[in-house]
This record gives sequence, C-alpha cells and structure tokens, in this order.
Amino acid sequence: MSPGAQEPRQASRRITVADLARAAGVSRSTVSLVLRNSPLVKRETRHRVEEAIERLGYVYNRSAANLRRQTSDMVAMVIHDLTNPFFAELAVGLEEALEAAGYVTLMANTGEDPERQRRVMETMREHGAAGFILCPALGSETRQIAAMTDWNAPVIQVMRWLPGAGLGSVAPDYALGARMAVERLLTLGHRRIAFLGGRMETIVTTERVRGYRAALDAAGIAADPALIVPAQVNRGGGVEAVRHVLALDRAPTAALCFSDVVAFGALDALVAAGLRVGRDFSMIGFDDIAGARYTLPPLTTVAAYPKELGRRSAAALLRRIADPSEAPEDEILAPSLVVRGTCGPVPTGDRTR
Amino acid sequence: MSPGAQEPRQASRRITVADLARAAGVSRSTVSLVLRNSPLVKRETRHRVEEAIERLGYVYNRSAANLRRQTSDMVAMVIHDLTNPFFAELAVGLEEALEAAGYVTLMANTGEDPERQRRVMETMREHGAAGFILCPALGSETRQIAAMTDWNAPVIQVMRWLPGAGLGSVAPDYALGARMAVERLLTLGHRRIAFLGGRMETIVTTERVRGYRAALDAAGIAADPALIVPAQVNRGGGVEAVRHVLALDRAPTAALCFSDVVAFGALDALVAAGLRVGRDFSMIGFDDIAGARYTLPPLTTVAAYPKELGRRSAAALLRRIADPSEAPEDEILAPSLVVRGTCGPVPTGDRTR
DNA sequence: ATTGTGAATTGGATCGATCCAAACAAATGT
DNA sequence: ACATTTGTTTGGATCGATCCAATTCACAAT
Repeated sequence: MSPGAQEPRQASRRITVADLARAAGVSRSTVSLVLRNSPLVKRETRHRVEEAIERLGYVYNRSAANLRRQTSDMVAMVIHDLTNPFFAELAVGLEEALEAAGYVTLMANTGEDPERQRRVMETMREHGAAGFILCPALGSETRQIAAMTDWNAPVIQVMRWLPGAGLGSVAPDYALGARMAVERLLTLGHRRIAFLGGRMETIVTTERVRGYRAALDAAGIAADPALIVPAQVNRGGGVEAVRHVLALDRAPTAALCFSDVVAFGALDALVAAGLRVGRDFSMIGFDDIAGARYTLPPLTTVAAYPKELGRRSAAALLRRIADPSEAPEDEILAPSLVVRGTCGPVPTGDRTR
Repeated sequence: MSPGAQEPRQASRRITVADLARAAGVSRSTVSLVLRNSPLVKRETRHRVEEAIERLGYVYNRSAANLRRQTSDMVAMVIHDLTNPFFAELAVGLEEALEAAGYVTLMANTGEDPERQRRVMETMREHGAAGFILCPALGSETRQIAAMTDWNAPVIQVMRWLPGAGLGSVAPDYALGARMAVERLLTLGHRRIAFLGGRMETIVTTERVRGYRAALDAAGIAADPALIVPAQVNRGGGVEAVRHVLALDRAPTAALCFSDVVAFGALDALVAAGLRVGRDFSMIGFDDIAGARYTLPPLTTVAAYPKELGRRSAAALLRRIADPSEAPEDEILAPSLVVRGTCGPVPTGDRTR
C-alpha cells in the first residue's frame, strides 16, 4: 500500500495457492492436492487448508489449471439460429448435459453467416475449446469444415451436416419422419397432399421432401410438383404457402409442413380461410416444439425431440473427447408421430378436388 | 518417440511461440510482439514470423495470454429460460454485441433453478469471466446476488432484477408499456379490460399489472380483480386465461396479455370461441417477438425490443468492465406500441356486458 | 573513430496451478 | 535396532504467452 495510492476500490491482489499455503502452513503442492480432493492428504491438514480457503475467500483459477494440465473443460456450441425455438430447446438440452459432465459452454450464434462462423470457431479454438457442436450455417464450405478434422478437437454436427466432411453428426431421420407423417395422411384417405415450407438448398428440406415422395411412391401416387411449395421457415412462410395451395385449381386436402413454426402460420391461414382444421383440412407439423400442444386444435406433428438431440450430441462429443481415436459416427434418431387434433379423414365429396 | 508407442494419431505437440521463434530465427519476445501486431517490429521481421505461423499452423493460446496479462475476454450470460423466444432474441443480440467487442460468450441456462444458477456462476467465475449478464432465476436470494458486488467482475441484471442488490440492470419500462397499451384500449372505448397471464411472484408481472392499474385509475375506472388472471407464460396459459374470462358473468371486451406467447394462445382460444379478434374482442400482446407480425390478424403489441435489450446490456457491461469504479446504473428502455390488427372499437351493444 | 539517438530485439522473470521425483514421517515386521 | 512398508508432504520445473529492463543494431552527427 504505497501512500498516495488512491484506487477507489482496493484492487486486492488475487488470492493464490501460495497464499493459502502460507496461511495454512503447508506447501503449494499440498494445497493443490486438497483442491482436487486427493485422498493423499491427511484429514487434519485438509481441514486447515479448507479453513484458509474459506477465510481468505479463495477462487480457483481454472484457466491456470487447464494450462498446466493440458486439458480444457470448455465446449463450443455454434448455432446458426438460436431464435428458432427448435434450436433453443436443443441448446438447452446440450448445455444441461455439458454442465452435468463438468463442462462450461461457449456459445455463438452465426445468423447463417459462414464468415462469422469461421471467425468465432477460430476464436473458440484459440480459447482451447475441447470440442465443438456445430450446426453449420448455409453456405459453409465443405473444404473449410473438413479441415477441422485436424484441429485436434472433435467436431460434431447437429441437425445439418456437410456430406463428406468426415466429422460425425447427430440428427433425426428426417426422411423417415416425413414418410411416417404422409403415410398417416394416406391412411386417412388423403390423396392430394402438399409439402409446405422449407428451403430446397438445405439438406433438412431435401431429406424431408425425399421421405414425403417415398411415401407417395409406395402408395402408387405420382407426386405433383405444384404441391411442393418451399417457403420461409417461419409463421409468415406458413401463411403464404397455405394461401398459395388453396388458390390452386385442384387444392390439396392435407399437408405436411416443413416445421411446427410453419404449421402455426399455416393453421392461422386455414382458419382465416374458414376451414376447420382436422375436418376440412388435415395437417401435420414437424419437430414437436413446446408450443405444438397448445394450438387449437392441438397440432399433430413428427416429434424430433430437440432436447434429446442436444443431450445426444453432447454425449457423442464427450465420447470423442474421451477417445479421439474413435472414428466419427453419424447418429440418426428415429422420430415418432405425435397424433393430436389436426388430422382427420378426407372430407366426403372432396376426393375429386 | 519411444519404440512401442502406438498413438493412433500422433498427438503432435502444440506449437508455441518458442517454436515460432526458432523457426523464424528471432526471440520469443519478438514473436509475441508480432502476435499483438506491435508497430515496434521491423516489417521484414514480421513477415518472417508470419510465414512461420502459417507454415507451422500455429494456434494462439488465449488462456495463457490472459493468465499472464491478468485480463479476460470472456463474458458470462446466465439466463433462466432460453426456450422463451424473447430471451432467445435477447441472447442473440447480446452475443452479437459481445463478439463485435472481441469477447467470447459463456452461456448457461438455469431453468429457473437458483441452486443451479449459483453453481454455474461460481464455475464461470473460476474460469475468469470478465463480467456477468444475469437474468435471475425465480427465488434467487437477494443476499447471495448482492454478494457478487465484490466478485471484482461486474454483474448486470436483465429483464428481471432483485431490488436492492445494488448491481445495475437493463430492462424495459414494463409499467409504461402496459399503461400505453391499456390507454389505447380505453381510447377505443373499452371499459372492461382484462390482464391475462403472468406470475404474480415475478417483478415483471407486478410491474405490468401496476401499469395496467395506473391506466385504469387515470381514466377513473376501478380495476376489477376478477379481470386480472395470472396464468402460465406460454400458449397454454393464454388459452386457459381466455376461457376463464369468457366464462365470467360480465366478460371483458378487451385484454392486455402478459406476453406475445400468451397472446398467441389467447388468440387461438378466442378464434375457437367464434370471436373475431379485432372486432368482437380486442387484444394487445407484450414483447413484439418475431412471430407477432404473422398471426392472423397480426398482433398489436408493446414492443420491448429484445435484441436491442441484449445489445444495451452488453454495452452496459462493457462500460463497467472498462471502468469498474463507475457506480452501477439501472437502464430503463422506453417501449413502444406497435399497432397491427387485433384491436378495434368496442362492439356496439357490448358496453353493458 | 567516436558518440548519440531512436528503432528493434532480447533473456529472464512472471501469471496460477500442477506434475514429478524425492524426502520425510509413522507404523509395521524381523 | 534396523529394514521395510505405507502414508504424507514438498521443492523445483513446467504449461504458453507477456512484461520489463537491458541490450543490440542502424545510422546520422561530431
């Protein structure tokens, strides 16, 4: 404390293991052993150290420890749109699992910008992230992503993936989910079934459309290209898509929506058009986000279990962190159809429409 | 490389400044200067070092640098429910601002669990977070939160705050927003106006109700306690609350909803009850989340600008990190009323209802 | 040739915790 | 009494980058 020093709040030097050692009358090594509660230290010594920790208000420095131990307890989560409720739920499940495993989560939202994605991942790498969970932004270059294989930190892709990047991924079986949904509609007698929303440049969309097509094929029905209407993946997209198909010469009697959020908009538009959903028109969503059970009528949808996906990807990443020699795997989760109130048999007299 | 060693992937030792120094034929100090692009190094030397960086595939170690410099470029964001679209947008704005300022974001979702909140904040502190953005979980103890004032890392509360914690906060003027909304409804001739959703144990709810009351008071109308119906803050809560008020002897002709999400549910329930929203019943939401403009009719709502709130809280935190001696401030953002399609004059003959 | 000046570079100590081999202490066996 | 074992504790080196005071270099001025 030099005279004349006038810090408004004394910048009291950080307490370190050395301080604890001095206070407890032991060596730094012993303090370190206590901090990692090693069974080696004598009970009484441990108490003395713990008392000092308490008394001096010591705060452990994980960065310093990680530096020395050549380890890291940080995991990076790079998502392209956290605003999407599906990803928000996924993020929550992910973070929960990571926290339970003793990791802390570095988070970044890329807003679908590959350059920003590159930048934040580089920064996180410099911070020593032990691994990455990545939902790649549209337009990510396969080459750049593939280069991460020798970052010596594993990368797991969620939901979206770059084919041939050789990185490992966790995602629902989109095609199967779509197929299950369409089969349900077929069983109910529907023949003109639309696919609403999505962007054809995303693998998520093309996969869902593939499943949709497969179901129709299997039933011997030729898919009508006019009934596949891509649209923005939000409520507005759903509204638009419904308006579009209702104006067609031969309008569909049912639809599979790209996602629940699209379905919300679609629902609004159908109601606004005077149709009773579940009777005059059947509809199925995709994702089963939290809000899906609360629409009127409650939304029938393909459950993709976002929270579970988050947990699974955390588990997959932790496995690869534990044993980096293991080959990357693609984990595909089976979705399931959650039947609620938006589907019903084809309205009679509507078969021809 | 001892014989018999059989790592599947050579664990190639990390490249350090020392390696770069050797490769470029300069000292570690010079390399360090290049890394922080100091103007001191000669142009030609810099090139030599940069070439080595490129050639060896060097990765900067921020943790080591931060350890030595006694600084940190990580900020902690602790949110109670990221699943709530409002917070998701806030989080995105926040992270964006932090990234732009050169910080990386540590994220944790507490799921409204004070114990988990305490735990993750402690961990983040051990990681050396330079500051905290906290939306406190319900049931957080003021004492424990207030203790963070001498964590020597500033804490800014967002959206919710613990009165008297002395920590500084950023939040919209909830009371003003509610008041503006109710005044609008009053202007349209409504006299029986409900408040739907929210939980009375949160300050956010009590503040909104306060504004609601203030508007009625100012108009000389006694607030009817039966018209204030707390409910869960999700779509289901909105549905329930509407069903409840519609069943009252003297049902309201208009409502202010706790949030847009509640309003979505309320909208569904009103439509299901055969009411034309904007004509038979007027409704205003709160928040103006992304989905609000897409309902049918589009939702009139009080805009709270979640993304902007995120940016502001980032700015406030960075200010306090830069100068910790400054006293904590409470920043209150003025909301604004976004008029869309869910409000209209009282239906004639309905004044008595 | 010598000195002076600013520009450029450097070695060693340091941040805080951990590793490691070695030392010390206590308890047991012969 | 001494050797052996088991249980505790320890000093010094280390992780990777930066700070600091000191040194070296380049070049002009004397």
